[in-house]
Amino acid sequence: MSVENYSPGEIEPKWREYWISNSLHEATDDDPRPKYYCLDMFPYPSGSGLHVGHWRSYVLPDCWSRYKWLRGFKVLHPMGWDAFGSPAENDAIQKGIHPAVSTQRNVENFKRQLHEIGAMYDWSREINTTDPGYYKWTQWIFVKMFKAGLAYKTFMPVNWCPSCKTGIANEDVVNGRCERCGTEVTKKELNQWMLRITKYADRLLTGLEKLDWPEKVKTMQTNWIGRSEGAEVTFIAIAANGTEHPLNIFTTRPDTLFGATYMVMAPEHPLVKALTSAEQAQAVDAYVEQVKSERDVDRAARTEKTGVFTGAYAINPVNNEKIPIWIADYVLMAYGTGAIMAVPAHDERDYEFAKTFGLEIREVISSTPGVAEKAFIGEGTMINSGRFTGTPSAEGRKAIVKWLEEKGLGRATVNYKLRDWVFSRQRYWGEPIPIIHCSINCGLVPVPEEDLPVGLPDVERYQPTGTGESPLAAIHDWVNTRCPNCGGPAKRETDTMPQWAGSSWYFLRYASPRAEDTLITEKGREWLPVDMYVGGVEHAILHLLYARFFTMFLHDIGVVDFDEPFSRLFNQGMITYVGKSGKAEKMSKSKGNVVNPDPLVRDFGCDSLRMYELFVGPPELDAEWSDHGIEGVYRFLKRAWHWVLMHNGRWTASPSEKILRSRHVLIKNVTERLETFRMNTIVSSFMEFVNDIASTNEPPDQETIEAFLTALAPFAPHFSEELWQRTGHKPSIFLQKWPAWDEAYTKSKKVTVAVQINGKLRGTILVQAEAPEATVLETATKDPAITRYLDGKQIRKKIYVKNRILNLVVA
RNA sequence: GCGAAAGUGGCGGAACUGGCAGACGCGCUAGACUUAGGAUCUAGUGGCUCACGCCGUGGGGGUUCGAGUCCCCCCUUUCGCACCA
Repeated sequence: MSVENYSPGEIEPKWREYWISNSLHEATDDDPRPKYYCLDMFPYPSGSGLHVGHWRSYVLPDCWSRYKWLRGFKVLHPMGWDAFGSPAENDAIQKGIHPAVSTQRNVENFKRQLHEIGAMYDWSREINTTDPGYYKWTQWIFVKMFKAGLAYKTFMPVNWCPSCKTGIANEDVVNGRCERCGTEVTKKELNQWMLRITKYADRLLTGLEKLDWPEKVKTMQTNWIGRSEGAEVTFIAIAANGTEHPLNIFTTRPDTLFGATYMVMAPEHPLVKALTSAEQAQAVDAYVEQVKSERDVDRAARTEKTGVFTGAYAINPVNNEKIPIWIADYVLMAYGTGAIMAVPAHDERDYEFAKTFGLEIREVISSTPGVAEKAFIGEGTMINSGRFTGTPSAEGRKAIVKWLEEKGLGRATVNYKLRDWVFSRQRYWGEPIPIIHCSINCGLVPVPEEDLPVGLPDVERYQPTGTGESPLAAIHDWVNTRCPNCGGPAKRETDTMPQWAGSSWYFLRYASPRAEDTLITEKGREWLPVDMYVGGVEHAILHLLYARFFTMFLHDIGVVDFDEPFSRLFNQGMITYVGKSGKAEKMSKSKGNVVNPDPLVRDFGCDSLRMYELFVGPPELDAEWSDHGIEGVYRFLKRAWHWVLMHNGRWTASPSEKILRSRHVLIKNVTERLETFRMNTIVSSFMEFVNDIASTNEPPDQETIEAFLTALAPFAPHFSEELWQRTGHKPSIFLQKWPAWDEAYTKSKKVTVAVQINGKLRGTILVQAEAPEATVLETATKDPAITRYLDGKQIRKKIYVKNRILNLVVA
């Protein structure tokens, strides 16, 4: 008999329409079921469309959300737009289109494409960072931070992108280049807004422990925060002219203090001028200039050590020894105190420097290899260390710090690599920083909370000025205002926030996206925190660190009652494809290796593409796109379609043992593999099921059909919904319960046991499941394929693993 | 240089605590049905011998009755970090 063909092009739009018009995907606060919040990383609505690589990152969380839904949770799975940012602004500069217009257009296009994926987003909660109703709260958070002393403005050299014409954060610099545009970053002295993220360094570090995140991401954050324990020690620097200056250094190895044979200051260190001798002045100046003019990339690329002697000396507090002070660019002004004591015997960098300039290397920790060849950086017993000689180094560290503290010459401290966050951008398309500069004497005054948002005004020219002022500075009507404090003349802050601002707290807003008087409502709070956060590993540091910082702050001011926003994080691998370069790379327009999903959806349907996106490989790994792979999934769906409809309405009441076993094995596999995120193997499970069952002509029972369709629904939602209806059920299949399995049915009565002789496979035998060793042995020794290896031999050892293997050791 | 992940047929990839390596899919081969098929179905498909058998999970050692899986050494690829004292 013939049944109607599977035509995804007809059924898919129909069901999407149905789900939306029935508000099936909308999360409601009053739903009594337990909540589950699954979040995709915030997309920037770019002008170019979605490719199959993007698809992958949306398919997985959608399947997961639908699964959780069938598991009885009320699921919040929202979507919105991180729509501030430079691409729209660059477009505005080049084409004169208002960023708001192009953003709106891109959002619509993006939304249409996401729609094609069939994802169950709750569009009633859509948010957009450029919406004044949204950025009102971004500004509100800033004001709260300002009031808490976490936002401050200061002159400092910052990373400056000459192409974007704006200062950027340390986190935005990748290998000396601007993370956004790839231009080499330079330094520029600017008056910048900063956020005191360093105040949260310890919490950002310890908070990682309780998170269910990939270790890789935790490690990256840990390294970025870069906590190290040590001591600050005061040396007395004696300038060439005889004046004395306290010179603080940071060290993690105070136990090596007796091995300090010279000191090094960063070339930018403020004491350099005062300490330098007349004879060395010229060399020092030249070196300082050279370092200043050198690009960071070159400085980092250079491996050999450079430096100059200042002509000054310092007194080592532990032994009153006089040691020379050098300047060298291997000491960074931005870390610690910008000066170090150099212990060449026990520090690789100092060792190299000492070798280069012929400075003394004094061993103070005993070791087997010694320090003749290279620095010894391990632990050992202190030697040549006065009264500390003989102390184990770990103990000596504490003892010396204690001694320094008693003498007032030092103290135990902790240092971090993490720096405060440069939060100013001299760009147009961002949230205005809600601060007013009073021209009389109130200084920096936050915009009163009730006056928020500070709207982003229209400008005539979007072009960054390049002078360190944003285009907003040119709008005099807007800039000139009154001081909220004294009513006197005042000017608005014209810097805007970085794109990270809006995305640092957006996940909170989804919980009550339309609330006007509060960032988050009481009811909304119940949805939080995010249970599952899915996105690429490229946000391992920046976004995730900022979002955690914002959340901790909002926790501290009572806005939320948790301090970690994302309980579980899953990093998707990306899709690679062979483009012009001849090797598989991340898809991008410029590489010319983008695969457009539209023709695939047209020819095979969204469900096939969804399943193929999962089938390409383990979700956490990168996967290479294959052009023909989707056909296998498509064939599977067609076979399944025909199998269901062929038996439709003629279900048997007494399914065969084979059908029952196949069903229970399927449900077990799919469930277990979902829970462990092995999505690629789930698709295989379904294929095996259909291969096993559809090849027989045995009619299935109704329960098997229902279980099959329900389990398939998260992956091929349109397909399942359509067949659900065709098999006489009322939509929606997503109102069903996830099917259960019975372990007893998953086991077959007979099992194949492999028989090995001396560890080599010699045959297989079919025995009753759970058969005892004696029975298996008896069966095996009757099998001619096996006995021929036993003839004339003695069985010396028998190893039997139930239902699996029998290994006979013979001689 | 440091750290992490990975290396399995022609290809993408399976293999839970050590227990029949290659599930599933692509591709390929043969056949069936077809006016035709790049549709569908059936069978086959790691290598060498193609009979018995032998060899096979990046390479080399080891533990074990038994190793893709555990231990040691090395190679390759990818991704992070890169003078952080």
